[in-house]
Amino acid sequence: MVKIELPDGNMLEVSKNSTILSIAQQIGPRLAEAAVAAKIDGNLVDLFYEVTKNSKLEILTNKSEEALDILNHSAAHIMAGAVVDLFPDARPTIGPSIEPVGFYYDFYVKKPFTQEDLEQIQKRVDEVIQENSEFKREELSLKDAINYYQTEDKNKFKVEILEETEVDEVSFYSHGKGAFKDLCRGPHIPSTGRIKGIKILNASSAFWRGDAQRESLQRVYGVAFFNPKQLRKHLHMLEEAKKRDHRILGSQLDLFGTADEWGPGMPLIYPKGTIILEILKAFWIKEHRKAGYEIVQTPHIFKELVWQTSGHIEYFLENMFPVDLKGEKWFIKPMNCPGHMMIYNRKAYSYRELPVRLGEMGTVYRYELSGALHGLFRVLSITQDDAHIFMLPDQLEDEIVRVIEMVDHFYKAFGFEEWEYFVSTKPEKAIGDDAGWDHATDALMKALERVDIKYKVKEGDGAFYGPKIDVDVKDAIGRRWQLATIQVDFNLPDRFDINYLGEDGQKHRPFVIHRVIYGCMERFLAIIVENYAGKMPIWLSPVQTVVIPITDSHAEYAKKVADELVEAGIRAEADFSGERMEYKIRHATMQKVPYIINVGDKEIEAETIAVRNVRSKDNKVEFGVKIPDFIDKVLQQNKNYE
RNA sequence: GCCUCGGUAACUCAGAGGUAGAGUGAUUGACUUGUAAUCAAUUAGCCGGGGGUUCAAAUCCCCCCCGAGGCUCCA
Repeated sequence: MVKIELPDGNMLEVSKNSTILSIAQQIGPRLAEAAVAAKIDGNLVDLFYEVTKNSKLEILTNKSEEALDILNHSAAHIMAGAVVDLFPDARPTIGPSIEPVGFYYDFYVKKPFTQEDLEQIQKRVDEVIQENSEFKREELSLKDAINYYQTEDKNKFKVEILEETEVDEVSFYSHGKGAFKDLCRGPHIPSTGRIKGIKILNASSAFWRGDAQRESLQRVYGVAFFNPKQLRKHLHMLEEAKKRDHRILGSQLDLFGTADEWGPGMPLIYPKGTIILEILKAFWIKEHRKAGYEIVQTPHIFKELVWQTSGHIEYFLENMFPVDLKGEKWFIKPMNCPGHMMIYNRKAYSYRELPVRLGEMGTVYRYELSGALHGLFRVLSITQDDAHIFMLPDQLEDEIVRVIEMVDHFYKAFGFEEWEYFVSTKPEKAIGDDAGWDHATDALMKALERVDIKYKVKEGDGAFYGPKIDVDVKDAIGRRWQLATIQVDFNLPDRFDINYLGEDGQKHRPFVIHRVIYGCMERFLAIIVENYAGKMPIWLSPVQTVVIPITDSHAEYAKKVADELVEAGIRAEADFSGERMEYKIRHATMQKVPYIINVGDKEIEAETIAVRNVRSKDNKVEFGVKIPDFIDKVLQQNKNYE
């Protein structure tokens, strides 16, 4: 007999070599039914794992955090089996589950998969799930495993994986009638039928080991769930994401676009998009002045000497746009930092004046590989809501806390509900010595800990000039976006010889942090468009109301109403086109204008307006609204960021 | 940059060797309407660019540009 400790602290005696499944049955039949895999002393194992010694046991059910991951990984195996059934020449390489949900499998194939191929794969996968066959595990010595992939199942990719492992024994999993078995650590779901909803989504290409010099593989994506309802919900989310695509909404709502042939990655912000940007900027300037920032402006282009001094020539050259002027080299700025260093250096700051906070909405240009571009999410012309804070070393924690508080304030104003913090450490290509990096990284972590913020560490993900805190924001449909970043820069201060005069009358080096909150204006604009699905809140709507006369005879009154609203500071328009009123209402609704005002004989008579609130659930029309009341309401909403 | 798929009217797309098409939009006219599309007419194009094959190319071949989904990268 062996003793099993359960998560609630209860002890259970079972006979030696009992499977997890039988233990689960012993605890309760419902648990056995819901069980997916288990953790023995913290290690993930299958349900048919046999317990040989006293252990701590946690049974993972389909409600557990790891369960969906295990399900999707198992789905990847099932798909690989299906692909090998249908295309015997295909060589499976790797097939993990992915965040936040889903899986892929990379195959080495002669011909890329077509849409029809994917449908075949889906059909075969559905059959295998119907068969509800068990997952089986087998152990092989490393030598036998390599031999298997060299002689029987000729797969050089698996051989390469095996040759890099340092264990003596590896495990294989198989399922169903076919001969397909796959090298895998496990664990897996007990049987294929546990998948109740699976969809093969799309195929694209990827390189073996992400290396462009190596073989090009076909990557097939899919997603799997424990019940069909979750799958439907997920597919709905994907549909929803497509509908929210800022590239489509941007042109439908006449906000922004690109002239790809004239300059890929160079966004054109149209008048209505610019209104939104202006509001974002006004909000930003107001909040920053309140928080003690001074706003500055620096040029877009500087001589090579600046970039030699800053280290960009050495570390960032491949991303910079060069300008050759009669043999003299200039570069368009890829970052705002040097200009801010120069502004700081215009005078000798005393320790009493620190911290000095310099902010700028600065447009920088960074050359990226063409394949990296994506709507407004990834552009070459980037307007950063940049600021540099120069401070005494012991002010660092306070300043970071202040930035974090501002980050929270901003994201709340834009209706986000959840965001996550990450600390990134030293990358391979970096300036500065290890001691400096350690010191700065430590300071970031301490600041976060001081304000009780939980964070994750991204090893080696820092900028070349310092460690950083990144903030990922979760949008309305659960996607994550990296927005704010707070970076310690302990290199530019040296390079630009940044000083302050201390109490001792001597020069000292201040700490400098570089930070953005929106991230960059282009991307932030795109994110809020997608987050709100184009239905901007009142305060951000480029057009807040359209006044529609019922017939031409009401045009004069409509004009008067619109003028009055504009005069009061509301973004109002009037629609005098030759269409019918119903058409104009539909048009304004599709343009996602929040308030649609109609005026006719009744309104003229009573000096009122009829207001349709497009944001309300039932799209209701309120008759007999007094114009001053409407003005007050909208101005109030502007003020409250509603 | 690499892989796969694309680029036809302002927009969305059909046409796959033989006269360049539809819907939406825009323009004009009629209608004067009480809450999500009134009717009619007009307008539409170096079929991404260059070269080649052919009696004939939007269509087949080659090169280039641009986009989408990935790889990589990142604010």
